[in-house]
Amino acid sequence: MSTSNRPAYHHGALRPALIAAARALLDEGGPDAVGLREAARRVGVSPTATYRHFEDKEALLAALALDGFREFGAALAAAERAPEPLSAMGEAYVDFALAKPGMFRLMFSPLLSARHDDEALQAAASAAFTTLARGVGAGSDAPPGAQIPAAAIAAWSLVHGLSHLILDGVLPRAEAETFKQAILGLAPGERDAHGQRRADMAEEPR
Amino acid sequence: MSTSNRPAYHHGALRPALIAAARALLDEGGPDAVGLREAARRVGVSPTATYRHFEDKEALLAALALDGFREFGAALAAAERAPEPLSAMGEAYVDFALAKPGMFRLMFSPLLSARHDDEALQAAASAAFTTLARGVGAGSDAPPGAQIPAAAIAAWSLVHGLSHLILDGVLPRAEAETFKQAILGLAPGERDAHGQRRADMAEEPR
DNA sequence: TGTACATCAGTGAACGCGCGTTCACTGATGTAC
DNA sequence: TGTACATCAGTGAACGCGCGTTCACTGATGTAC
Repeated sequence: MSTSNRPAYHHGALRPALIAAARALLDEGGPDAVGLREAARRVGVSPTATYRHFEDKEALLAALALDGFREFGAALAAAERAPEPLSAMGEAYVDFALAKPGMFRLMFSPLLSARHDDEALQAAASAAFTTLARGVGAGSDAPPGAQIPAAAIAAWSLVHGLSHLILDGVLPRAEAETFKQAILGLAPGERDAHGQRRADMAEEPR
Repeated sequence: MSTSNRPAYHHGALRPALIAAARALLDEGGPDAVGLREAARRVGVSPTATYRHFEDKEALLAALALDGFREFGAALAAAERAPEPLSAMGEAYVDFALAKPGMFRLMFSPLLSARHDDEALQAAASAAFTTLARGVGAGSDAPPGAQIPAAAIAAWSLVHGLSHLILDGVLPRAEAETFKQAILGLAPGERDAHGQRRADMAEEPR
């Protein structure tokens, strides 16, 4: 309650503040740029204080990835409700990767498999992937008994690959929209169901 | 010419030896695991000696990537000569990624764009990518004037995405062969030209 | 054939860096009586 | 309403690590005369 302007000894909400700082580091320089010390420094707290809220550095990264999977899952779920779920989800996938490259990389880093005991993280990840699989498998012509339909694997690979190629600077970022439309127009299933879609896309590249 | 068994003061072939050691590090732990000091340690030479052969750490990584692009390009060129170039190249692409994950990651790291003045590196990279584009654009139905045909982008994204999904442990490595056949059977162009191919693959998943 | 000397390819010690993590601690908060 | 005290959330100094890189140097090699 004091109106003193020097920083309070007790921060009050250090955990979320550290996550926010770490998130900024992630956005700026990718997973490797996230550090306990640097996050603490940005929040204005001693490095040691972080251990009050995170067991170790990996736990901080996991907290970040948890948020990421939730956001990713929500974006995919929203796309699933669109008129054309398959291409909407594909677009959402690539958009997420391009908008949050650091997070995208973190989510597909070895972290996830390293922390199989982290129930919240695993749940958020599998929720997102389940939504994706559902949307992507729907248009498939694979037999119902198959493990993962070939078309689903293909659709996933397609958007994942394009995301990486653009993110890694192999395909020029400036043409990202064009590439996106190109592969979404070609997406398996979509093409079978709506043969004219591709031409539409070509004429309206925006 | 001395038969003394203590190490010679002059190594004789330090540069290739350092590259080989660095390559081993790359295979073991990916690009981040490659270090000047550790490479020197493995060769049995002082850290400083490396500077006689590489300007800095980045130059060592670039030498590694140069080899990588040459191997990659050679594998793609060999596949191009196969009876069914498109699927053979797709297979070669994924196989390369799975066999040499560290190298694959290095080749798509920011290194390449960071070193646009490295002519040998750029030449090797663009040679590989040109071969890829040629093979992948061949079966395309895109208009001749187009920048990069949509089908080529799609085919590239497809194999690149599958490679990453398996490499990152999202799709199980054990089923890599199955996934590979699934997406190669679905590859655009291939499908148009050989409608029966997909069924063949499904029956002979090996 | 031998010697002088320039050049080349190494050595070894040191620098500064940022990191994750541990330790013993202290200031602030909240609860029981 | 006030006080004692447990608990909680921070501090600050230090550790050890491995790294990339620089410095002044020395041992080995090869070439000219």
